[in-house]
Amino acid sequence: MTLKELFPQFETELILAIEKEGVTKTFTPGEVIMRTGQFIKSTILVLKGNIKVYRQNNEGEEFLIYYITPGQACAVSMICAMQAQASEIMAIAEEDTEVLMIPVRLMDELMVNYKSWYHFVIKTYRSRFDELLSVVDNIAFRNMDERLEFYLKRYVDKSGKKNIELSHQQIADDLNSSREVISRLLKKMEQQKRLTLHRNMIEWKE
Amino acid sequence: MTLKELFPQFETELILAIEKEGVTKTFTPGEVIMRTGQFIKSTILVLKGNIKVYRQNNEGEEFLIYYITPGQACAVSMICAMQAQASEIMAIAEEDTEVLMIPVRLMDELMVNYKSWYHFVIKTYRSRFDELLSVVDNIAFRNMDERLEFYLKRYVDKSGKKNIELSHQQIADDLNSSREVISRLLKKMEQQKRLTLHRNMIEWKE
DNA sequence: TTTCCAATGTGATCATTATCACTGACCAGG
DNA sequence: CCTGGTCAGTGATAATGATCACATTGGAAA
Repeated sequence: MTLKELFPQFETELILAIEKEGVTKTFTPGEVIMRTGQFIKSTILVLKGNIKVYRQNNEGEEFLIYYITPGQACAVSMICAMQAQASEIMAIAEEDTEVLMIPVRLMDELMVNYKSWYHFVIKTYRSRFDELLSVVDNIAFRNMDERLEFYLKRYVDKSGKKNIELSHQQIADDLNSSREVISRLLKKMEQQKRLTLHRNMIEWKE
Repeated sequence: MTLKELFPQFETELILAIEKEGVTKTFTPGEVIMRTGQFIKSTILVLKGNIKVYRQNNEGEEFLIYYITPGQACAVSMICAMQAQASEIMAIAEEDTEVLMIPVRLMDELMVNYKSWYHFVIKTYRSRFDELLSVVDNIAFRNMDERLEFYLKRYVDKSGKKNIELSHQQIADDLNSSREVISRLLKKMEQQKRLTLHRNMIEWKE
């Protein structure tokens, strides 16, 4: 997909500007794109693949916050880059992923010169903030069964595939739970005919 | 406190601009400043008092996200105002509170004309995003005892008073827990000489 | 085919927190 | 100085999820 197709709201001039100064970078599945505590000097626009964004505690436990998909930007990288601050999160490529890195120097310039960039930045903040709020909702108000359902639905939604290719352990890690709990809940959902369990794959039926 | 004292980073011209066009509004303790689902047409700068920001689920349960104190702005109001969208949170005055409402029309203008406003907005996003992340940390990784400790420390920190004038029920509501659990945990902390319990008041010793 | 390992299934038990039921303590207004 | 109502203390029990221990299964590599 071209930049123009991924970011149709951008003016042609803006596309040219970021094409000229942005640096394309690719990541393989599992590769770390941003590490907790790392200093950020560029904003990241996702072109291909997808990125999982995690919060990590000091014992190394992880907790999935959200995904970033093509046509989206990483709000954390924007904020950190603009303030030359360390990131508080970890970002990992889930698939083969291609991103465009926009140096912070260019950011200020784009903000001033391109209304569509400015609106894009605002919209990115807004949607990430909302997603973060819904994460809080989930862990504050919901039990694991509902959180698991939310997780699976989001996966299907994001990937467009009904086959969820994850082990129970991976799901448990993302939800900061344990494999046994996830296995049992999945089994219950299978009995309710909402999905079918396979090895390393869950078939979502809805 | 004057605007100049509360927002020392603002240029004099900027101060004049927001003084001229901003509308001051006062709220009494417990008064709702922003309701879930409400449309936002202004950004809010806090001048006096303090605001509690909650997330609410559809059963009416509440969960305290953070406080906004004098010299700070409400990031949600910024984002919502700029996008003419409904808010996803609830804001309540805790004390007698005075705020300055900046109409959204002025926002764009200030962004373009005043570098210090632009930086202030970015900084507001960043700090709220970080606070939201630390909320996620707390509920994802910590038990109630640690969350209670964090809550009490933040209260002491923010208010500058060692006497926490809250009932156990209020604390339980903010943490989406139950009174009995909070009472028992507080009792335990009292036995550890970290605080003293009184009626409607907790004396913090540290 | 056999073997081995990761993925999954399952019962038992523990830890944390929620909920229920009730008691006592404090305090403001009559 | 009563007294009703809010606030706090406490035991019992339930619900949820974490953890442990071990069995089973499926598929890839030897």
